[in-house]
Amino acid sequence: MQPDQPVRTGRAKRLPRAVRERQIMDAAVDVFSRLGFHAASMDEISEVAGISKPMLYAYLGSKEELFATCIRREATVMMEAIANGIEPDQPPDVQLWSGLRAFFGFVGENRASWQVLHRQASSQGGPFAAELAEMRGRAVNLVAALLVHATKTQDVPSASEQEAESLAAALVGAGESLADWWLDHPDEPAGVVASRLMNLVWMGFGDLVQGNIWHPPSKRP
Amino acid sequence: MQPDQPVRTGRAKRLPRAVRERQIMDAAVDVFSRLGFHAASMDEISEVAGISKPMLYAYLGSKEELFATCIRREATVMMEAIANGIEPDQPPDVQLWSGLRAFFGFVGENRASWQVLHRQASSQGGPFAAELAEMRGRAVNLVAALLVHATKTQDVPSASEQEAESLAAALVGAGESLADWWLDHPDEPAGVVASRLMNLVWMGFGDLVQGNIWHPPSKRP
Amino acid sequence: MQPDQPVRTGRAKRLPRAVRERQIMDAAVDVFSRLGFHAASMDEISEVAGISKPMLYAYLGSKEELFATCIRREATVMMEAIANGIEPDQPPDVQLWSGLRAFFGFVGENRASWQVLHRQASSQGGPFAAELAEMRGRAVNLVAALLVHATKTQDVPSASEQEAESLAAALVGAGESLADWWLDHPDEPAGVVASRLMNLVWMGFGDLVQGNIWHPPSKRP
Amino acid sequence: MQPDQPVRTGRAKRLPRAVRERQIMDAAVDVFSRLGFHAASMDEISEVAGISKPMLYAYLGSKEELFATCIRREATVMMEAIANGIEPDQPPDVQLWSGLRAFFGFVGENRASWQVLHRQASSQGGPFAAELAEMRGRAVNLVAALLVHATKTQDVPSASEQEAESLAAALVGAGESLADWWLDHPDEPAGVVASRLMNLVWMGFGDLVQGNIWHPPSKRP
DNA sequence: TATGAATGAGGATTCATTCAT
DNA sequence: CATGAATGAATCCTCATTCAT
Repeated sequence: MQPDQPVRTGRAKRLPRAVRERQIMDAAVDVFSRLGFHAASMDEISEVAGISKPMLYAYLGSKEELFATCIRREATVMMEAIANGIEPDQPPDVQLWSGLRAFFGFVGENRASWQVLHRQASSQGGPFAAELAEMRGRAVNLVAALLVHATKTQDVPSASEQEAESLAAALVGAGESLADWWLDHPDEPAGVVASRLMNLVWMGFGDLVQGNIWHPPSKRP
Repeated sequence: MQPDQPVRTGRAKRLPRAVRERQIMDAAVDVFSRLGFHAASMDEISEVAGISKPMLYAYLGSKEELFATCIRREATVMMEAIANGIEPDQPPDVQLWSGLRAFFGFVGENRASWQVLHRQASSQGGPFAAELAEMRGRAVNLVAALLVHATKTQDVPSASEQEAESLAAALVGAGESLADWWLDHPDEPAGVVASRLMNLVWMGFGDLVQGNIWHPPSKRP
Repeated sequence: MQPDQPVRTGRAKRLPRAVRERQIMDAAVDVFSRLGFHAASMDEISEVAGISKPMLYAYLGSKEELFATCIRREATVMMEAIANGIEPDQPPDVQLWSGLRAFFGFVGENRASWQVLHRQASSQGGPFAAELAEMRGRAVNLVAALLVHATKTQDVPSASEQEAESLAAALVGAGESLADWWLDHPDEPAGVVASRLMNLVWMGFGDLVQGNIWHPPSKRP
Repeated sequence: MQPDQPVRTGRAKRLPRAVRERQIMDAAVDVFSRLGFHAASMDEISEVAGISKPMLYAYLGSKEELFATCIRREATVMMEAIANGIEPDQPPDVQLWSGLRAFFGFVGENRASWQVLHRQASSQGGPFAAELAEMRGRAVNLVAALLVHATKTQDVPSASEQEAESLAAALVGAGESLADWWLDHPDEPAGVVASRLMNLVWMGFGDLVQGNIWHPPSKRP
């Protein structure tokens, strides 16, 4: 991400605060994603960012605050990417499909962000639990809303809130897990992976084992 | 779990080695599950175990070895629980169903074990990556095998290995995520949660939104 | 040496790195010489140096690195003192004599340095063996070269390399041992001690017991 | 020394105290010589000795006591070997020669003993200083007495006590150093090494560089 | 503002030594 | 007598955090 980080030397140029902050957070995301929260040291982050440690503290507070800020930023960016990807005013399956595509697209292009969000964040029990639970909660709610909406358009008793939420949680987990799997098998294109998950959650194994497959609408007759 | 940890005082009673070892590992699982690998200190583990640190090292080796041993033990126990729960010689859906029931049953009754396995373990990059990847890999392979087997009994082109593996990874992730969700909503019975996941992965949303639901065989005509 | 080490309190004054480094190494040599490598603790060294342990590590690395650095510094200083003391272009006996004078002069004025070099260093088997063997080796080679040179100016079959080396080793050992003895009998002047060794190795007991004594050239007729 | 130490198992046979003690001290000398005082652990010593740690303590006290006892025993044995080797009623040079032969003979056949005495012992500042100083002092005195005796048989003013002692110290140091050198060049026979030292200290470099060599009496006309 | 210098606090690990069986 | 089990007390080392320039 920051190729060829030259050994910093001398005094850093004065930069507008916003730019500095971005610079620092990029470095932090890089380091956190590589080493995890605990193993990452403020020393390394400041080095990668090209500034001195006191600046780090002046700009972004303690290590925990910095981590939380990173999480928030990355999560927001990702959620926006997904939200932008979803095509509203389309039937539920198409909405889901576009959401999945956006998600895997984002992961593919922002590995570091994804790793910070998923791997590092989920394990740190303490002060991030809240932060993260909220982030993840947003994703789950998005999916749950979609499910509820889909149910309502049908003539079936709408699912209970708990049910929708739990199904959404499962779906989100499936996405996360599949994204991780994908990182270890990067040769497959994003679309293929997304379509697998789409088939799993929309058609179910029951159909899949019978050869019934879900296709994007453009390919449908 | 061990509320009111009394301050240990005096010399610990002499116990045969095997007993002490189990005692220590139970304590370790408890602490690791609460705090995560890094935040857990050998001091606290030894305190919870009711022994001195040197015993910890004498019996279980370094912190990393201890952690790995915990993971192995918990994973083995869980995998056995699931394997025992699966009813062989049944159609694929029933096998899957029984596996899911066993899984959620285990999680419900062994929260600490589950947390060590899922949350703590997934993030520690270092020497546990291998250990854990293998454990999770076993679970994924179990599911993948089931999928492949299901496909073969049908008259469809059997899924590629990659496809089966990725679907299995997704399913496992869904299970993990749902199990976590469940820990935050403990009022629901295990069976209900398991059945939700079963419906999701077997029927798919496509069916669910139309009111089609999967039922355990005993309820089928 | 530093009696009444006052309890350090408050923050140490800011000093340029080079100065601090010297200060620390002086302290380290002091402590190592008094206690030996193993018994010396980084805690005590940092206390004597008047700084906190983290500075110790920041500046000089691990305990082993610190020790090795001390050895190197002291050995270099001593070897330079000796090399500077030797008068080249003089007959072998005069060269030897000036070397011995320089050696005892150095030991007399740098007791701590000497003790680190001799007592502490020789026993630590581990990573210093190499370091030290090299240092001592240099001294031995210096003497051996002198011997070989002396032989060549005469009309005798020049000594084998092994022979020269072993004799040099013996001489160096005699010097070391005599220096140690001297530390316990500090009332004798350096010149007297040096002259005793000179007589021993140049004249030999055979002459000594007959009253034949070696004199510095200025006193010769 | 104790080849093929079998893993001890079960209860040690009851043995008379003296035998046990020897067994333990042999093990201790072995371990101390290999690892040095600090690095040697009571655990390893007890293992090598084939008994349990409490026995170690029961028989030989603390680690320091054990070490001191080892030193004493080895030193005594060595001193006896040398004393036995010296031929009394012979001229001083022959006495010295026989003493040197005995010394190098002992070192060659008891490397472990020698290493404990020389390398390990000299560096441990604390409680062994006394012990060791005394041992070494005995050797020095032996040599000093020889020198004084030699002087008296001549018609020269007998050397001062200090002078004799310092010369003896130098000679002992030369012997030690040469013995160490020999350990690193074991291909040379003991006699050759001894004779080198004899020539150095009896004839002196002054004679050696002129080709004058000391020969054992049997070869003299 | 920007930083080199400095530290308090804590964590893993080892060892000599001793009970209790 | 002989031992497996147990521990107090150190020791090395690291890191988040802050002062003083």
